[in-house]
Amino acid sequence: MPPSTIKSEALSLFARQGYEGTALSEIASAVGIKTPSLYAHIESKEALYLELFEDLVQEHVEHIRAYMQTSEQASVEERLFQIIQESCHNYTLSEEKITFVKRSLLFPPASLQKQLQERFMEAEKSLTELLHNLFEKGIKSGIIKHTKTEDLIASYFCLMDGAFIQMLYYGAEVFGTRLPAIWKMYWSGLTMEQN
Amino acid sequence: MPPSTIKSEALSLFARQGYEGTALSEIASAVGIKTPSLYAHIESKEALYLELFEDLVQEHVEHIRAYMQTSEQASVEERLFQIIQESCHNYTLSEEKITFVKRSLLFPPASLQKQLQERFMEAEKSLTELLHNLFEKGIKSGIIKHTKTEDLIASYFCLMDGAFIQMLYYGAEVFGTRLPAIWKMYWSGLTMEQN
Amino acid sequence: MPPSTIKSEALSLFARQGYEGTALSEIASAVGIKTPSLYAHIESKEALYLELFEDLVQEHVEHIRAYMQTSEQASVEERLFQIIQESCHNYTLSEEKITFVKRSLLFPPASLQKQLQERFMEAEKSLTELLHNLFEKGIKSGIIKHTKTEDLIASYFCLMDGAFIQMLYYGAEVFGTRLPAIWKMYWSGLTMEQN
Amino acid sequence: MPPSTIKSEALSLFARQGYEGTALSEIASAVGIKTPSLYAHIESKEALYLELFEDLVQEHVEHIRAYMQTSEQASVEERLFQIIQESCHNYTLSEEKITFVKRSLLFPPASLQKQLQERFMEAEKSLTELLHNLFEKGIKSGIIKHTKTEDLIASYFCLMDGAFIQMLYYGAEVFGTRLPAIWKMYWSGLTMEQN
DNA sequence: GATGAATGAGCGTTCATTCAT
DNA sequence: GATGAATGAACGCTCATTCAT
Repeated sequence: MPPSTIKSEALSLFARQGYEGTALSEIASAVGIKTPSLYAHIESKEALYLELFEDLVQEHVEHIRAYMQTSEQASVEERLFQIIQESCHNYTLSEEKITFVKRSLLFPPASLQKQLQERFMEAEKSLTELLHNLFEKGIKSGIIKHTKTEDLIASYFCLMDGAFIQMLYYGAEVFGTRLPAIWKMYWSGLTMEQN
Repeated sequence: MPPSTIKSEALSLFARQGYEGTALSEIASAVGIKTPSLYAHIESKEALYLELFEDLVQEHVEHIRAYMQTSEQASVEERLFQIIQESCHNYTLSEEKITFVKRSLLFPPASLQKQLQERFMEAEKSLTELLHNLFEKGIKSGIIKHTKTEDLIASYFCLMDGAFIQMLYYGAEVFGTRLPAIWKMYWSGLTMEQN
Repeated sequence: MPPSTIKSEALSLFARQGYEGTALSEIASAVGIKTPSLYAHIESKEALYLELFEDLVQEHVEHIRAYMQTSEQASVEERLFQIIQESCHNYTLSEEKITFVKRSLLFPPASLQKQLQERFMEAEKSLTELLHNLFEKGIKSGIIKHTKTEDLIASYFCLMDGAFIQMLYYGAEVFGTRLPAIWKMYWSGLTMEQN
Repeated sequence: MPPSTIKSEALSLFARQGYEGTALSEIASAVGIKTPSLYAHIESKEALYLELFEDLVQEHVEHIRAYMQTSEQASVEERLFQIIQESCHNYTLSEEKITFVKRSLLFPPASLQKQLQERFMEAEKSLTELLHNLFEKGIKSGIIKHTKTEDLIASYFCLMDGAFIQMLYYGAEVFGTRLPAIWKMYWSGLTMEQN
């Protein structure tokens, strides 16, 4: 009955089945009400989806930002690694959440494409900025090879997205054991020879 | 009228809009016939989708296999790089094709999930084998650091999937300029210090 | 909050949009309350509509009757003309009111047709009686040609309804200038040659 | 099964119950098919309604125009009287048809108001022109009192609309006997004293 | 091989109404 | 007196599919 229940069930279904693949009737029955009753809590299917998306993007950004603050004395490597791990799967930002967001960006329902992209833009900007600073710090401290930060960020996003797909495809468990190995290789490509 | 037209239009629409997001009527009108006429050429929407998927997977595997044969005197790096590039976007295996396949694997329509995964398994096996040999060759020849091939392959797939997403998200053009930079970093993480 | 507000807003909406074209939610939001709150004041949508109809019919009859009493020394022509003008549009019986009533009679919602007609019958009887007397007076005083009062009344109603439609269609303003001209012709058809 | 059946049933239902008061399911069941089957023949409910409206307006205008041509040697009075009779109720232009049109103009569904009015405009122009000529002819031949044709037309439309309402309200039968009496009075108001 | 007509299933949504609070 | 939550009924409409032609 609380509207958060609707959102939570909708999140779960949208993440697994996508926008078009999920009927409001499924969400309603997951919540335990009849379909028209949903409309006491949501404005429309589209609005529900967009609201969820916004919530999750905001939550994600805030989560990363919070991590950045509490991890100021951690090493650059540690922080970069953690951000990927947190982004793909962690306690507060469940697998479903990140799946919902990524799905929305990669294969958005035609009718929502523009709005989804718009709403994601500033989040992406924030994250890019954060990473930019981190990489610059790594370079200045001599840990990371002198490289265009633009390329560093591109490769980092590439790793991050690849990692997400691995998780999606092989499951969170396999992923948990593989990510560190993958990261080691990636990181060793960025750093100076002594690594 | 040729059934290949149907497949080609269906591929394009499915890739962009997904299974649930694409109506048979859209495919029909793209082909220039009425919806029921489709059934003279296809068995059902599901069958069309599965057939397309199988075609593409097979085509992909054969394409990679063919490349492996024609590139036997190229370097390991060159070959590994080319495989990613070919996988994400190239002449014969168009962007749409790879998008269709990836989408089918990452976010399959619920009713087809099992069949799609099954049909992909052997293709994955083939590719993994190919890569396994390549990496072993790289290790034996002293170019690639001594590492568990399992991890190498995992990281390679990770890069490949990440690269695909980058292409999907930023477009083939941006991707074309970024991939080399990303690859350089990745490869430098796998190889010995002198690189 | 006063029930009269509900009635007044409902009148306005019903007149413009009809019974089926007006949702209770529209009425509620016009009043400034939520839809279920309406049920503290009305029994049902049907009841509200019927009540409104009854009110308006009664008001109309009383209005005409009152005019008849205050206009006893006016000429027959003056009185017949005024009745039409008052019926179509005037201060107390606004345009919306007459529109609501006419609409209800001409194109009643199927479920209310019988009740609406029933409730209008006695009003019609009253008016017919009034007119009957007026016309007889006109005939007896030698102003109106000797004619079957039945036909006189029929033609008068015809003019009245036609006038209403003109007002509805061309607006009250145009109507105000046209009615006198129309009346002059009509009246000249009823009266003796010297007019 | 012929699409004309759909239009004919729809006309009948729309005329009696209005746009909002008529469900597509009613039309379908009147035709003898299931609701979705309608969409093999119509584009939407709105489109069906508009098409009907256009058909009827055009038919009406053509009907009147045809009458004008075949009645050139009839008297002005005869012709003006016939036009009203034909407009309200006759063989080819059934009661339902005129009811549909009038209803559409007097109490249009909010969503179609503009389009209906637009599409009616030229028809109105045509008719006005026709009447204009007729009245001028009547005046020139000395039958009709010298009056502004504008006012004549206004009064004529008023009579016509009033007549229509009488027919709607009291039924075609009663109407048939009353119209001549009404007409006589109206006409006598327009003409010279010897009438 | 193509189509018009039809259909069962289902979808997102609105509406009048009820009821506990 | 007002409301949030819920609901059955219905609505306009889409879709994959069938079938006679």
